[in-house]
Order: sequence, then C-alpha cells, then structure tokens
Amino acid sequence: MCGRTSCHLPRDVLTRACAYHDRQGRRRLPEWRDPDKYCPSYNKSPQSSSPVLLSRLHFEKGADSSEQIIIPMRWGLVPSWFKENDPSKLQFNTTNCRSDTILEKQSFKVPLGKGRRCVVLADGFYEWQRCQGTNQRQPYFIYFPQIKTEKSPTRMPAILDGEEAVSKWLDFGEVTTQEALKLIHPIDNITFHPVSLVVNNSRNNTPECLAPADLVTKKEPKTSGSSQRMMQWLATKSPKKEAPGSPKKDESGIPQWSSQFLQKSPLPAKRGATRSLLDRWLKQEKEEEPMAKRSHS
DNA sequence: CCAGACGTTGTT
DNA sequence: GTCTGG
DNA sequence: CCAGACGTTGTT
DNA sequence: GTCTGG
Repeated sequence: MCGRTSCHLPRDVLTRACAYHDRQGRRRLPEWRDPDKYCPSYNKSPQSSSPVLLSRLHFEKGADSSEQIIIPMRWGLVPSWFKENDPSKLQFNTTNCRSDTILEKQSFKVPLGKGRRCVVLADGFYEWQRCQGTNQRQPYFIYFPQIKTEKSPTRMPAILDGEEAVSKWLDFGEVTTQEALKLIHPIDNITFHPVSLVVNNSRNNTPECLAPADLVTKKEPKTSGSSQRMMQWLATKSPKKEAPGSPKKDESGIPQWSSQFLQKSPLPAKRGATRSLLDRWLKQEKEEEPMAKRSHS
C-alpha cells in the first residue's frame, strides 16, 4: 500500500489547487489551520505531517459541513481512546487501512461511522516493486498526469478523482458513510514511472525523488573469493539459507507489487470486493441518515 | 463476565 | 527478527 | 514505505 | 472506547 508520498507545492499554490465549491456553489479556497506546520517535501514518510482536507464541521459546532479546512496532520490514525501524549507510542500500525476490512476493524470502522473522513493531499505516491532474483526493490512514482483539472488530491489506495468526489467525501454532515464509500473506486487515468533509489531514504528530499529514472540494474553481487567461500560455508551449514543459484520457485515473471491496489487493479476482483464491502455496510445499517440529521440523545 | 487487543506489510 | 525514526 | 538500530555503566 | 476470545 502507501507508505511514502510527495507533497512539494508551495503553500499558496497548494491552496489554490484545493479550490472547491461549497453548498451554495460558491468557489472557495480551504482555510488553513496551523499553516506553519506545513512542510513541503518530495519524500514524505509516515510520522511526518502532511496537509489534510476536512470539513469545517469537525472544528466548529454548527458550521457549514461543506466548507473545507486544510491542516498539516501526522500520518496515521490515532484512536480516540489512546491517552498517551506521544502518538508514536501506539503499539500497532494505523498508517494504512485495508479497504476490504475497513467495516470490520474496530480501529477504523468506529471513526468512519462517526463521519471522521479526510483527504490527504499529495502530488502522488511511491510504491516499491520487489523483483525476482534481487534484493533491491524498484521504486515507482504514481500520480495523476498533469493534464486535466490541476487539482487532483488523493487518499492513498483510495483515490478521489476530482473536486466533486473530494467535496462529497469530506461533507460528513450531508453525505452518509455508504455514499462516501461509493466514491472510492479504482481509477484508470493514473500513470507511473520508475524512479531513482534516492527516494528510499526519507531524508532525501529533492526533485530527483520523483524524476523518471532507469530501472534498477540487477547487478550480480561481485563476490570476492573470500565471500564466495563464506557463501558456500553458509549454504552447507545453515538450514535456513538456500544454496545460491538454486532454482527459484516462482518463475512466473509476473512483477509482484507490494500494493494490493495495483496488484489486483481495476478488474473483477476489485469490483467484487468493493461491492461486497458496500453490501455488508448496507446490511448492518439499513437507512443511514446523514450526520447533520442524526438525533443526539 | 473479565482480559486484552485494537494493524499492515509480506513471507513461509 | 523486530521495532523505531525519518 | 525504507534505513538503521537493537544496551548498560560510568566517566569525560 | 469497543470488540473478541476465553
């Protein structure tokens, strides 16, 4: 899935890219909170803060839920019951959420049911492809081509394509969870290219991170005489290691993506998964009302 | 009922 | 192998 | 996501 | 806080 993004635009440019239309159809720019925490980078990793869009109603009682706020936030979900001050003390991973279990996993379904939706802004994201026969992993940059509307903010494996989808996703006051989930579907107007291994280290923050690059050259580890003897010794002594050069099981030649999203892509499997996801939601809550109309007993 | 987890990746 | 830090 | 640490006592 | 497992 997604563990690295680029979000490098200057703040004013990013803000304009997030222009949207409110309930009255007026064109607006999202209002910033904590603008100084915005830290543009070509190489954003979990624990860093990324700009996030969310409904104003999350901040002000009685606010227009179609109005949007933009705030730098730490990557990863912190459960509401987590009392430590330091979110890095959370003892399990919440940097990703599987779309096929989001309605089962308590850490995600509870906040989802409360309308806690947001949109993480990014130029695109990185994925590492493991190739057979090497330990190296080939990074790729994946993004919307810069042709259409300039604004195409994304949430990672769940990508919202276009302003309207973003607005509906955020407007938890009017748009129910079930309607919101329908906005997430595989997108096809997306593209990618291989990038340099420079992106591997999250300290590297340069345009080279997302620049097109040649595929990683599979260099045979030039083994010195001594290391060859060492390898032989390991091969005979260690039951865990396989003899170097022994035939590998998987000769399919099919590239294995780390991402479920890219692996299964926009075809039947994913469609089916999405449908059963929605079906399950519909079963457990028949006539979901939008948040704005729910009674607060 | 209480205790304890609450999550993802990938690989075997 | 697994966790933390970036 | 990947890279890099993973530990303690005591002294400078 | 809420769910699962015992």
